[in-house]
Amino acid sequence: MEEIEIIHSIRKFNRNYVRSIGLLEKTFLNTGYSLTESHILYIVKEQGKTTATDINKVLNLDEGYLSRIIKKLISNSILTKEKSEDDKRVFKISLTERGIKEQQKLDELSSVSVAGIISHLSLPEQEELAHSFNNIMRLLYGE
Amino acid sequence: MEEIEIIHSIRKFNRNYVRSIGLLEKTFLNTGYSLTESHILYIVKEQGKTTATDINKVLNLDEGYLSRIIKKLISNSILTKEKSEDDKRVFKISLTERGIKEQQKLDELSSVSVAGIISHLSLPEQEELAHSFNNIMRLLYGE
DNA sequence: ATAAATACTTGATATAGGCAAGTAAATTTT
DNA sequence: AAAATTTACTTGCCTATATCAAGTATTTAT
Repeated sequence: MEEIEIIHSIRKFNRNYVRSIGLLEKTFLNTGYSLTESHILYIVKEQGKTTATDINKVLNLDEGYLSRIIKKLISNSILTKEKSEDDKRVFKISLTERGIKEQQKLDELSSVSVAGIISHLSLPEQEELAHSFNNIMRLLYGE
Repeated sequence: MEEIEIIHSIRKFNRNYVRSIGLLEKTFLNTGYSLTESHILYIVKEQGKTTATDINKVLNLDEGYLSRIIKKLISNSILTKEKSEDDKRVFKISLTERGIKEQQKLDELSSVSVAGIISHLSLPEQEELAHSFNNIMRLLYGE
C-alpha cells in the first residue's frame, strides 16, 4: 500500500466518523453538558481528587477556558474545590454527590449511544470493530 | 468478547482520538477556515456544481448555519452561486478559481498533518493502521 | 385551487473557545 | 537570601461556531 492511500484512508475516516458520532455537536447527547464538560467529569471520576493542571494534562484546553468550566461546574454543585495544603497555588477538585450521579448518567448515556451505533452488527462484527479500534489505539498511542 | 468491552473500546477511542487529532479546534490547522468550512469546500470539490441541500445530505448542519457559511464563502470569493434554471428555489454552488486553490491548499495541509501523525510508524504499521480504519468504515458505513 | 413540502434566508441568541494580561505562590538562579 | 523564573490558576475581552425559530418563494401533492 502506498503512503497516499494510507493517508487517504485516515482522512476519509476523519471526515465521516467524528460527524456521524455527534462529537461536534454543542451539547453532548442532549444532556445539557458539552463534550468537554463531560470529558472533564470523566477525568475527575478517574483521577479522584485532582487538580486543573492534572485534568489539563489529558485535555490540553486553554487554561482560562478550563478555569471557567470548572467554575461553572462548581456553581452548579457538580464539582467542589478546596485549597491544597502543601501547595497554596493549587486547588483540589472533586465530584460532589450530585456530580457523581451526573457523571454516571453521562457515562450510561454514552454507552447506550455507542450501543446504538453498533447494534446493526453481529457479535463477530462488533468484535472485529472493537479489535480495529484497539489496534488504532495501540498504533497511535501505544496502548 | 463481551458487549461491555466492545463499547468500552469504542468509547476509549472516542475520548482520545478526536482531541488528539485536533478536530475540536476552532480553526482547522491554522488555516483561517473552520473544520466545517473545509468540509464544505471538500464536498463542493467532490460534487462539482452542487446545492446547499446536497451539501447538507453529507454534513447535516443546521440549514441556517449552512446558509450563512456559504454566504460568507461567497463574499470571500471562495464560492459562487447562480440561480438554478429548472427549480427557482435552488442555487447552484461551485468553487471559484480562488476557491479551487484554497481547497487544494487545505487538502494538502490536511494530508501533511495526517502524515505527521503516522510518521513514527513503520510502513507495515502504517498499513495495518489504514487497514483498521478501512475496516471500521466498512463495518459502520458499509464501504 | 388549496394544502403541504422543499429550498433557502434572516434574526436573535447561546456557547465554545482563544488570546492576553494579571495575581499569588513556589522554585531556581546567582 | 534576594532576584528572576516558572507554575497554577483567574479574569477580561472578544470572535466564531452553532442553535432555534420564524419567514419568503417556489414546487409538488391533494
